[in-house]
Amino acid sequence: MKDSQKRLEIEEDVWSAGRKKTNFNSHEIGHYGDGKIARMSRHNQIPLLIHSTLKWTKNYKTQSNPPPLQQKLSTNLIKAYFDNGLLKQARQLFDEMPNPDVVAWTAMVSGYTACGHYNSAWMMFNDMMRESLDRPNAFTFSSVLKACKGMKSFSCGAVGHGLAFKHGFVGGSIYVDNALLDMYASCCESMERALLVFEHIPVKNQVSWTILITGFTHRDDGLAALQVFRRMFMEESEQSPYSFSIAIRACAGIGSHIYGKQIHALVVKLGFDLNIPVMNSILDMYSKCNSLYEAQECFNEMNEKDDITWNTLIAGYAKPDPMKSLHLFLQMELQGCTPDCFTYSSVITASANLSALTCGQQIHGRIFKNGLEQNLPISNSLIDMYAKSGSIQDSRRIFSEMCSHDMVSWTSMMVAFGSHGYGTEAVELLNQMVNSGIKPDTIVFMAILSACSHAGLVDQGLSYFKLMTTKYKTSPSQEIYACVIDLLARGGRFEDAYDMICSMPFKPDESVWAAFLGACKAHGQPVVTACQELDLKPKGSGIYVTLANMYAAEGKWDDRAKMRTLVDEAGVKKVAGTSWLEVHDQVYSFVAGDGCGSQIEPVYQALRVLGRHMVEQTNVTQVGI
DNA sequence: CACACCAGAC
Repeated sequence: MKDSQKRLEIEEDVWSAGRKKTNFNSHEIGHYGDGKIARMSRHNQIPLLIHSTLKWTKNYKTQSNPPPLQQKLSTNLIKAYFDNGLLKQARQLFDEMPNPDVVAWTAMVSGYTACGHYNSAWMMFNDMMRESLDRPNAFTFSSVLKACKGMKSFSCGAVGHGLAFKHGFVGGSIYVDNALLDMYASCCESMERALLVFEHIPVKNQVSWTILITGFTHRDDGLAALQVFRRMFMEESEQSPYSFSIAIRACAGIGSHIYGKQIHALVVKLGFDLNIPVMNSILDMYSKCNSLYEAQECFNEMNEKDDITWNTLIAGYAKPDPMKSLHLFLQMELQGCTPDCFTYSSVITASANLSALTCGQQIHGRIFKNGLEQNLPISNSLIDMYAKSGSIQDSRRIFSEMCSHDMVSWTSMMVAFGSHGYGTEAVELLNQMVNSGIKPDTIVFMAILSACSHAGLVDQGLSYFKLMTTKYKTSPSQEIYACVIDLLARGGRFEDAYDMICSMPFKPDESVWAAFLGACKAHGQPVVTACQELDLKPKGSGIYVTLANMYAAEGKWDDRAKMRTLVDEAGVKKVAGTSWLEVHDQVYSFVAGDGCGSQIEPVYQALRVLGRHMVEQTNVTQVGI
């Protein structure tokens, strides 16, 4: 009990210093001549003792050239302080050093960088260039370039590049070259400069390759990343699990199950299948490529799993099979793994997709118990979950109690309002967001257009569509056009909607026709003749079915038959729309006309109660929202 | 054996 409390305390401290929770219990801080190793823990007094001993050492502060042992010991201590997130103590010790050498300066730069205090690292480097008598070495430049990467500052990085070149380390140290490569890959819009650096590295190592592949993958250019990965093989560079992990992520990014499987085979061949991070990427890749079966197989075959393994699979199942996701969550705990913010965020999503309010509330309770209620992604998922489970008030409460909002929070709340028919509230929210200085992106516009569409605020929606191109200078995507067409058609403005379909810069795809036809159907509008000339691709079965139903409604049985034939030829099946009802602790899903099975009885019971309530309400007053 | 570069999840 006491131990776990202690652990928690350290974790918090380490967390606040922005570090991962490794190496915090004790750390090797140095070796003495006799081979003894000093170990440090923040709960014993050894470091302070050594620190004070240093201070007491004769002439420590006045000597211009302190003995090497003292220099080494101080530097070791500085590193140990940083490793434990004790920035102030590290700084204090450094300031006490009479004549810090290049190694001590570098330890400060890299220490600050490792703790995420990039600005301090950069300042330290500047102080060093001004004050230190030593010349910076390769260690210094690789550290400071990493700090530039952390600051996302191209200009600082360029200064670092110039100085590193001046001191002869560009092309002279693989560490400096790699840090430089990484800095350009992280700070620039394009990979141009990074590629330039890469081609000039005399002997590339696996780190160089990994950085390049990472650069392309993070720019969502999975194909370029895989090309580099391939080239790495052709040039017979040494292999590392890092490059595999990221190349697999690239496959996930482009949704290529085929490439993913090939790399998976390579992983097995080279024996990287014992590497947990690599296997976790493979799991993620399969689930992102809709190959949950393969993902599950990999999961079953893994001898060793970590928390991320569980999180990856739970996240993978959250949408396609939320029930399975929740089961895995329970299993995870039984296996002794601790759920974290990623786990909770996924299971909340799973619960949202089941529209299972009670289940969502229970998980929310657990989140509170674990003190994670202010976690941003979790709060965002909660907004979505409560909205999808029918409790918009709770979504609203979560949103207002959050201490900060990101783009996802605003969008989720807008979607929540929109799906409940609160168009005005969604518009108000968008104004608030813009006033707080956030520039709306495509997703936000889609959310607001949809909200306006569902609330019948046609002109309001159109004004936002206009604003997109005039004020925010974004060219509307295919999806945006689909939203606007939906807005117009639902609002009964079929002519305008049809004109827009004809004049938009895209060839109308299924989503556009689905929006248009759906609205026509809802308004009992006859099928527009032009629809017969549709160039429909045979995958959107919904459109054929919609069309067939519309022809049927008009009594055009020949046309209906044509459509049904198209459906059959394409071999597509319309997925039945299901509804859910939560009765006691059970969620029942059913389709229209679903009458068989004993398990449907509670649903009918609940429906009868609901029906009675509605009748009573209507007798008293008109039903509101 | 004082200081350095790269990977995975919502």
